Amino acid sequence: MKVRTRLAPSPTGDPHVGTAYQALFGYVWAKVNGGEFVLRIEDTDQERSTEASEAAILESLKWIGITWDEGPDVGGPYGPYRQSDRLDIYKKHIDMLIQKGHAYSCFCTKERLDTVRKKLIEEKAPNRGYDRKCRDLSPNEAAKRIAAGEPYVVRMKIPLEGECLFNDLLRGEIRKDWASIDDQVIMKADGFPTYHLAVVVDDHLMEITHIIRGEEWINSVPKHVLLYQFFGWEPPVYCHLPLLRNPDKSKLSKRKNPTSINYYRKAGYLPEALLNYLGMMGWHMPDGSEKFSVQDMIKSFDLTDISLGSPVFDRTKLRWLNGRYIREDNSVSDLTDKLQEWALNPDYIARVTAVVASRLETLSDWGYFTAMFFSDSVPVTEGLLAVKDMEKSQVIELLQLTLWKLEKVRDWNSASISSILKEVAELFELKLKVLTSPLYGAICGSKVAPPLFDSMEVLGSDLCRTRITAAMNVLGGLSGKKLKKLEKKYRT
RNA sequence: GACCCCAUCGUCCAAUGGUAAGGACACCGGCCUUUCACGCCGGCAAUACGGGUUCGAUCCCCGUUGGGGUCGCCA
Repeated sequence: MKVRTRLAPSPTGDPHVGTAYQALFGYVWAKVNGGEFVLRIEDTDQERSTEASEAAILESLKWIGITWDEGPDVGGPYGPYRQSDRLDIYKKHIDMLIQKGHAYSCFCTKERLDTVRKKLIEEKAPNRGYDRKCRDLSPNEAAKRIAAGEPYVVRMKIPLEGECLFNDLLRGEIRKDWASIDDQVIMKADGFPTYHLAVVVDDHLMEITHIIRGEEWINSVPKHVLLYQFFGWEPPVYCHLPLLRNPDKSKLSKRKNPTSINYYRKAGYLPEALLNYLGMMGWHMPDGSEKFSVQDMIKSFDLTDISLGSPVFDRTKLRWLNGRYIREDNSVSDLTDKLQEWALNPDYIARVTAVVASRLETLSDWGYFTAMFFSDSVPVTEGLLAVKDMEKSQVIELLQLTLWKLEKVRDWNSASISSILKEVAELFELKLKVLTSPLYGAICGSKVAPPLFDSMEVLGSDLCRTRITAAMNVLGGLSGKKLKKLEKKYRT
């Protein structure tokens, strides 16, 4: 059987280095076996999925050098490759499960589920899920309520006892009691399938042989193998990759580390270096060499050689590796080309110049004023971020809220940034000027700088957000507790 | 809290049922050099703990501890 692997990103945010990590191993494994690598967009979350995010993911994967044989942009024999275009397929399969008695309609409201869950947590019950209230409704009654227009979801019937045993290629046998698993929703009230249903149906229909994905999915495997059983299908090989981590060992997150591929691109990393670095997370060349290409990898890669300790994503070592690529593989003329591609092109220079033009007295002033547009980070001190009559902790809150608001901006431009900042200022009952003062420090690394909103527009969202996060860390950062409190207070 | 996964220098990755436990990043020293960087040489630094199995365990088994993940009509 031909080896087929897939990457199944969900277009709900920035292209993540973890996605690239999984893409790399999936791609390489397919190519080791002369097989195919498929890109499938998992946009079953109507609320959060955006076309912009999908486009950004494809674009950044291309930049880093991952290609796919089938996907939403190139098509292929197993399409469509976007889950929102496969709704009728899921519907058919969901109906099949209901008919066979493996799934049922559930009319419980979110409010009821919340209450049930809260109560279970208060009671310190070991299982905190759904109480299966609708599991034994008669099909007739269910049909009646559906006909009456009552909203409902479809849940799968998980066995009430016994245990599920499955195999992970890297970890061997894993067992889990069925009793510890909820009756998982497989179709939401909006008629869209959930991940669990869609992923199983698609992986089967697309003849995926190896599921290579992050370790956070291990606990869902029982639900998936049960679905395979319900449908009478053969499950694929499961291979759960270790999770990339922050230096503090938690799962890699943008709050503690830049996670957007676009950040690394804007900060001037070479795609081949980033990919190489990801390749040494959990894997190594047989001869121990640390600099290797995807082609090198394909020559000696075996999935079962992956080590399981979740690696820390160490930006210092990535920087070193990137440096090796720059100085070992590039002539000055190559670098000149790359710099032009990166930022020293007429377009970017024009945009930067527009921001500083009115301040120039000599052409050479340009270099002085624009350094921040060609840097990764800027030098920030507490003093630069200080606001008169304001506690440090308040400044951090201010920055955090700004960050959250900025993350939601769709069209990153001066006007939208300006209106966001005005919003934040109003929320805190501050003059805009007061809010922008620490932002000048965070974004520009100086109190003297070109106009903030325009600068931020030119700099781009990835660099701006990374700089704001860095500034918050200079001030001591936010504890998880405080963050949650803040989130409750302000975040919608 | 329940369940699942994991455990070699600070970090990444090696190694073997018998080793002086190896390489890389970082750090420290030295050489090179107009400075810095690169390069070169050297140094610091790890088998989490407790029980087994064994002539012998870092490696195999069990427990403890520690870390991570999952417990959504998110993926």
